Amino acid sequence: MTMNAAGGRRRPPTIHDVAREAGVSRGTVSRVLNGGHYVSPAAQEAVNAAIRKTGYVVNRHARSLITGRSDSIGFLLTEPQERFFEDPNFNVLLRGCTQALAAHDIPLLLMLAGTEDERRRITRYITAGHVDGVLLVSSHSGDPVAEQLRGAGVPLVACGKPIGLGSKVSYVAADDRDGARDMVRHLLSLGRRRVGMVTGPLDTPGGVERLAGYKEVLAEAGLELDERLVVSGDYTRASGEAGAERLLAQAPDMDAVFVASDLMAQGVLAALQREGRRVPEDVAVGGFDDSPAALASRPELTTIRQPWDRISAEMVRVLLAQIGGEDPAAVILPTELVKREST
Amino acid sequence: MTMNAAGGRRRPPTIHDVAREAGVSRGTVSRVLNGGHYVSPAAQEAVNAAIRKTGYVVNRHARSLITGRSDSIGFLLTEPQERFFEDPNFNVLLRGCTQALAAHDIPLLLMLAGTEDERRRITRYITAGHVDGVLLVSSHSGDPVAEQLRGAGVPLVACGKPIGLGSKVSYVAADDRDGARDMVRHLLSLGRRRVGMVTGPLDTPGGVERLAGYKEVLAEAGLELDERLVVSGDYTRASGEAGAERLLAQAPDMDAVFVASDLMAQGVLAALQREGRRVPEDVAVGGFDDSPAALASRPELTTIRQPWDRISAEMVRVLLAQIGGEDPAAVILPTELVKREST
DNA sequence: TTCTCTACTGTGAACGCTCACAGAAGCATG
DNA sequence: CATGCTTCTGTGAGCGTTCACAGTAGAGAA
Repeated sequence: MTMNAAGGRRRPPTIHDVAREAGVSRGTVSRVLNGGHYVSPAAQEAVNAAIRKTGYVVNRHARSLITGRSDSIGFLLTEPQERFFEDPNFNVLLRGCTQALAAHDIPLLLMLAGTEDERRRITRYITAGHVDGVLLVSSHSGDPVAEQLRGAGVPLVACGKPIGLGSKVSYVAADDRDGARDMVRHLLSLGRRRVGMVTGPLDTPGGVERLAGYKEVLAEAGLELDERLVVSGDYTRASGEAGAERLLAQAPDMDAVFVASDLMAQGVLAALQREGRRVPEDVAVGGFDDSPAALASRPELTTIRQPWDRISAEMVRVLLAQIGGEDPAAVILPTELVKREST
Repeated sequence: MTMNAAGGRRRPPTIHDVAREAGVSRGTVSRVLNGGHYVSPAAQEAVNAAIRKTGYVVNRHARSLITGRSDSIGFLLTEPQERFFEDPNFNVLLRGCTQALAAHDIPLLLMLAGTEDERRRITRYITAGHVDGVLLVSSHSGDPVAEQLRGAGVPLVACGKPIGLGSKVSYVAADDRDGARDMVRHLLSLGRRRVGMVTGPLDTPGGVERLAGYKEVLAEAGLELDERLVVSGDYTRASGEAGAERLLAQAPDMDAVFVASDLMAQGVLAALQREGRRVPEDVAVGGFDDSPAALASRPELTTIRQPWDRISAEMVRVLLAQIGGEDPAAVILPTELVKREST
């Protein structure tokens, strides 16, 4: 522990100082730092002691200069900003990725691309090699940033299956269709027969898949698809509220509703309560995500849990593998029905 | 525009390539890159053309190696993770800081310190000089990370006035006391006389100041402070809900309540509605923050706007100034009363 | 002319690390 | 004994910049 006087930062120790302290050469210290292969136990020990004594920390810039790697990765969000502000799922994902990367001692650079200008700046930054890879959150199809990055050969893993990109892009996603099936089956098992749905945006795979699951289960139960029972939203709370109003107007006899995200489900609950419907007595409500919003709702939301911790961990794992030279991979993770008060 | 075959990344152009292309020396290119002083217009032009032609982007690692700066800054959050997940204010702040830094071409490294282990790792990372400065979000007093960083001479600017750190730490904050005064005056102006308060945590300056403003205005209106009308929360939604229940039990005649954060106010609204109180007819509710949560509430919350965009911009400005050698500074920004449906 | 001053330009030497290579030592094999 | 192999170690080169310094050219003053 070295104390600094008056807040001044002193020149930090270099690998050279450690080598001198340990009585070995720079090369040996470097080998210890990078895994310790081909180093005698004695040297190993001496170097580690010297590192502790000097408080040495590797200079990442010097390392990067020669290795060509930056040992940092970018977390790129190309979603519209209002969703970033309102949807706690991003925070859960962001934290998960940060932690998973921290275990590899890799810092996460946050990149928010809202405007066209920001997109350009960020694309330029990434393709310049300032990060080794990118964790991408962009549910909408045909994201130009993603295509550019992919074209430039930047390792990339998306959260959720990207539409319109070649098959050569990695992604990690929950099993949306299966989750939707579980939820709708659950609603039917409660005896509900007029089950509505507020879908997500239908230019996203999640939106499409969850709707597909809903339709499948209705068909398998021998129920006819009533178009008045289906409206679409955009994952915002407000769109859930508007969607519920539309549903109630089109199909006043609705006795359950499957909402494609918890945030929209919050809006649905608010609209139902305003219209005097009791939840779950009059209308059962099922959400999707198991985001913190589900627990914050009154009544607490029955929902489909996306395994966020596993999703972020897998995203990082797949990305690092790809940086290491492996081929792109797709990972689909199972979901789980979480029963709470709203059904 | 260079096209890459088969996704392979080719060796990027260096300053040397640019120099050769422009017919000048490395030094001249470097000067153009760093402000263009002492460079003839002709050379300037030639270099810029060469940069465009080659698609050159500076190698930040090489630059950092010699300048000793990393040209990146850290955004450090030492709040408990549940608040990060649930409070949209963080996202607003995070986005604001990211954008303000982007204007200076400085990437933001996200650092989340939840566990003791993470704290140590992050402290080590920062003090090793891997970032030039830190934007700190840590409302609680006596944060050991902050003290360590300050002791190590790391440029630091906090969001909100830190308690217990020496006066030599920069911070940017909204005028909490004045905002609280405005809100309570507003509630009194509506004719309410039994005005309760749900405070923030009282080991934070924001929590203390907002309570102080409340007390001041009661005193100036000649109202006696009734301790049954004051309960404290921790900024979470759940604590707002619990607080409101306690208030209603202790002081059933309460006709208004000032809640120290919008998120807690959401909880208060839920509790009031459950207890059958109409808002604002029976009880007027005022929040604090003007976070996205205020607009998402039903009814929409009257609240005190914290100028988040200015706060983040000032944090970045003060931090960069400090990195540039200036003394620590404190910035207090004015708040604004935003009237909506809940009062 | 000669000197000085200003505006500009080029060059070598770092920055701290990794990597390739050469070499040394120890030990078994031919 | 020479030869090979394995394990370990030191050394020089170089990654792509910036910085200090030296040097050049042109303008103006003595």
